[in-house]
Amino acid sequence: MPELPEVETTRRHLAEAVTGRTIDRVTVRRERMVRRNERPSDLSDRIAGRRVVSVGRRGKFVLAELEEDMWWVIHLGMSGRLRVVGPDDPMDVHANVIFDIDSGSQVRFVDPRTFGFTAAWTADETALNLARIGPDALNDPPSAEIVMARFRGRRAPVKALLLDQGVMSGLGNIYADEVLIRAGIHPARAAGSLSAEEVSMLLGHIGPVLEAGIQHGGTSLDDLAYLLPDGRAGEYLGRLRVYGRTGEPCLECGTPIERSTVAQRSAHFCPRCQPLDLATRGAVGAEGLAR
DNA sequence: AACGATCCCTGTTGGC
DNA sequence: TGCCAACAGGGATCGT
Repeated sequence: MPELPEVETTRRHLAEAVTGRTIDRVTVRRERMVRRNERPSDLSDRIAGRRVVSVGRRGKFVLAELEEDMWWVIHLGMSGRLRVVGPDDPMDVHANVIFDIDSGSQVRFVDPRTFGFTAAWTADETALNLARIGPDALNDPPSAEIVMARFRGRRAPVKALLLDQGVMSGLGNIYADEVLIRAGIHPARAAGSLSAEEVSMLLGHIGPVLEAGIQHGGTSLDDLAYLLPDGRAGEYLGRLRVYGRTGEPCLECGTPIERSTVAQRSAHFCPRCQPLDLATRGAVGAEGLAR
């Protein structure tokens, strides 16, 4: 599913296709995909005919700046992806929103599960809508001091706070697990129980993991829809140390990777490299205890 | 305020 | 073999 590396890969492809170009036409085939605009038709009304100045990103949001105080915003959600194709390309079943570019190519927002969305916001609306999104985990990571302050006193599992886009934005379920194994920290550890040293180590692994993800074009899981906009599969899958490797040996110590539920999400970890001291375990729901 | 639970949605999967 | 419930998860929202 798209997390920061997948969104960044998508951003780069989109930038290539639309920077300096004008969006001629917007076709909304599923209105649910347009959100946080007053009405679905606002998307076309606000975007069509405008030129794209630049394509940026914050966390998992793609933010394209258009002329005349307008931002074209895309969030891929869980199963969303962009396809950049020629107009004669066979239409995708789940191409929910289609953007015709003056270059002749089409940008298609394909999203079977429709957890993603797209919108057109003014700068003020964008600021409002992103007010609770924290700094980008890769380009603007918060300092250890800031993160320590956010963790202090919190009984929630550290993984829950890594997934909290308000602390920093970009990590999702896969990369959160991948950062935690590298830091040797159990996902269910209470965030407030981490030492300053552990927080520093944790933060130190975030950049390199995300960079490696981008380097390999992101992670394409067998059963999920994420593909690069040119149709290629991301190849970070083969470099995952814990995610999706339940029962397989830890690459560090050989202990079978375990899986449990933490913060209502699957969590993968090595019980030996990421010990969970009962005294430091975070809040665990009934679901977590049952497993 | 903090945190857990639930919902949205649909392609895939696993169990019977 | 075939059917169907369970599952996957980012984020909003609601209840405690």
